[in-house]
Amino acid sequence: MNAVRGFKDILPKEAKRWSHVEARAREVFYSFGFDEIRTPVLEKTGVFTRGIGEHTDIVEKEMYTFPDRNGESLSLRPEATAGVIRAVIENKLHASSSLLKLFTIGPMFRHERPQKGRLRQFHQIDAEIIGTSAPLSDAEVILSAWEILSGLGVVDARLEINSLGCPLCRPVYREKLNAFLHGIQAHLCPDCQRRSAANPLRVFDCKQDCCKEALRQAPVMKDHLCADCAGHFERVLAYSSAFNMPFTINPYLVRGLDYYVRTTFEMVSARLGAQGTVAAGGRYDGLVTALGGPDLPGVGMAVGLERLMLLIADKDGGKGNGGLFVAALGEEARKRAVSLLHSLRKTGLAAQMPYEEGKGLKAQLKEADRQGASFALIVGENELETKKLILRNLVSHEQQEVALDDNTAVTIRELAS
RNA sequence: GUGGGCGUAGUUCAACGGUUAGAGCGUCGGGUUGUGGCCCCGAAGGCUGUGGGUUCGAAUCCCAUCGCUCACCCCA
Repeated sequence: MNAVRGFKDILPKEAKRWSHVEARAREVFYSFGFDEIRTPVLEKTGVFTRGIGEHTDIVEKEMYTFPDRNGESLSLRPEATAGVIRAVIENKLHASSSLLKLFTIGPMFRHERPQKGRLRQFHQIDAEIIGTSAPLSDAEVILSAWEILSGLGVVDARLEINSLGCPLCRPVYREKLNAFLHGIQAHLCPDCQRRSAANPLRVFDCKQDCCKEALRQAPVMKDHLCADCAGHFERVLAYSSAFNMPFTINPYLVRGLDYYVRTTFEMVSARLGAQGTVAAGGRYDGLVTALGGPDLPGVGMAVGLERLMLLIADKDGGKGNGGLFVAALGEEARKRAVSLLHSLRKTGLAAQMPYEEGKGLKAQLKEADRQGASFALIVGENELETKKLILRNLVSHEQQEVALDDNTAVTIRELAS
């Protein structure tokens, strides 16, 4: 038996780092005033088809979709936003507060061929601000991702921002782009010829040199924004600068999900291979209504946890758990040691002792070392007699005596932390 | 869904078509009494991914299959 393709075990050493990263993200979110929300990984398929868009690749060929026993179509979530919005609408969260700042952390599922930085079950740190279209909210969402990355020592990710316009100005621009693409069809790769018909904006994603060259003179959305969108974009950039986030405007930055309008952004690292995007997001003012809710604007972002882990993989990695290892010698001492072990843990100290009876001191210290303990407490017949235990620092090799009385656990807690 | 690369011990890797498939690291044991790491000695651990084929003989060559991996598409 082995795990399903594209599904990975997160082993203890790795899981420790994950907890650390998640804790860092929570810190950032709470400092921004976000509240956590946890939604199911499984939703009715319609949540995603209506939210993300029927004709996106995610919905058309990447979702884990299957009929429930009653025949209803269900899907594992391929991204977080649609489910969060569904939860907001269903629970009428917008009714008790006109502004919602929510974050969630958890697994997402897409049926793609796995490669570096891409799995079928992957994890995202996700944030949404719902109820305002003010430019500062865009900048804050971006900043939250920025703070999570920089707080973890990721310094080589660059921030790229663009505006995709709105339902007023994008169609006008799209016509212009179509006209341009029509003129250069012959210079485009086969993929882009297909794209230019289906979703013209996506030709800007193409990595082929011939297309990049051909598109050099193409009109870009940024230059064709309506007055409202242009003003919004300008303010987002101004706030981003005020937050001290160095960014570059990438007029070719487009996103794959239908719901994005206006602000869109990515944080990209060169160290991730073909999947360089470690965080991304944007504004989705029409999404709430598309899912049957009131007309609420929103902006959100997602950080790819696996990709983030790849960027910080070489950090820390200190083995062991620190903590204290209790070594007992003799049956009487072992009884005493067990109850002391219990008291030590109640003081908040991480403490363990060998399960097997009758081990020699040497063997017990060896085990302590292998467990990565920082301290060893020696409880032997001699120590019981003199009522003085030996506390050994396994790192510095220093030993000291600790009186065996009612206060022993607390004393050790002081000395061994 | 489409391509390329790779499958040998727990792990990282060796082994010209030719005896019993090896090494480092890790694991376990030992180096005598109550002091770990370092060092020394020893042990366990393999259907060479799987199934066919070529050959006197296959880890090695060929085919298929499965798996991993990287890339395309697309995306976090």
